[in-house]
Amino acid sequence: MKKTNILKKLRSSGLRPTKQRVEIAKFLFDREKTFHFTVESLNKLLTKKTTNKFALATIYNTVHAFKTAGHLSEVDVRGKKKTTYFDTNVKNHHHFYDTETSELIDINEDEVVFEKIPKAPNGKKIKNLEVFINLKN
Amino acid sequence: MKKTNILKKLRSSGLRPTKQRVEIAKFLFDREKTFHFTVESLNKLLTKKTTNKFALATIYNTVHAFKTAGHLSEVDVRGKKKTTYFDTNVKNHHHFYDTETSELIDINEDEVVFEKIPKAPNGKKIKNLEVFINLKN
DNA sequence: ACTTAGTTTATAATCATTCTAAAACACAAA
DNA sequence: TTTGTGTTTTAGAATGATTATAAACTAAGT
Repeated sequence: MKKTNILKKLRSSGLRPTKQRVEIAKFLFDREKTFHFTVESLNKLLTKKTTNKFALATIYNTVHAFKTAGHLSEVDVRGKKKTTYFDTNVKNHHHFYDTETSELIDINEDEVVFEKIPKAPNGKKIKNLEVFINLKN
Repeated sequence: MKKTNILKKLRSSGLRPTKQRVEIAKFLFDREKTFHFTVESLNKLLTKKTTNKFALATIYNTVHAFKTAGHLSEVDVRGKKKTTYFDTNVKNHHHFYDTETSELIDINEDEVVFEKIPKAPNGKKIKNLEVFINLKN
């Protein structure tokens, strides 16, 4: 993803393209494959790969801003690490969760087909459906 | 569940039936339906319903002891409340998660049938599979 | 350049959870 | 039934993840 597209992406979602946001966005979105991370892991990776330094609060702020803008999704899994995972894949999809390595792997929506699912309880609607396939060695 | 059965349940899993454990076990397991809770909610409910007081650490200790003994399962969902849910249903099963109320509802395993699921990545095995159906109003 | 509102930053505060060490207890042996 | 020993409970401290705060900084329009 080119820099102009990064800027467009930020601006179009009402986010000022600050140095930090651009740097983080490049790191997150300039990829072929989808990317899973925690704030902690992102912080470490950014410290390694870039010359700038980022306050931890900025990583939190930015990740939340990107999530609110729809550029990131939060993965509702609670593994060993008691921390929140984020995903650059914002389409509906599912996950393998490797219980040994705490790693997430995407599963495309069409890889899972249901023959039967229950109806939502009275008064409620199904918002979305997530499948977690936990892996072991 | 009668008191003698509670005692049996505790002893058979190597847990001394202390006053606290018996009280908590009665509260958790003497039910028709399965019960979902967080340590915080359990603590509140116990404070209301019983005359004894329990240290918060005791609730944590006891819940973990029960989980290790296989009497409780941890629900791997991360909802609004950034806290761990536990479930008195220790069978394989799935959940509705009400995003408005942060409430969990059990789905029996046979309510969900797959027509297609992906294979585990190379070298890995499927440990188990959990479906979360998120609900809205 | 100047202004203003939005951002970043370091730090403090908060929340959930685990750790610690001392007091209390369960249980079995005498 | 007392005593000894290993368990358990407890209050509080410690930790880890995240959010709040308030001052310094910066983007973008005038």
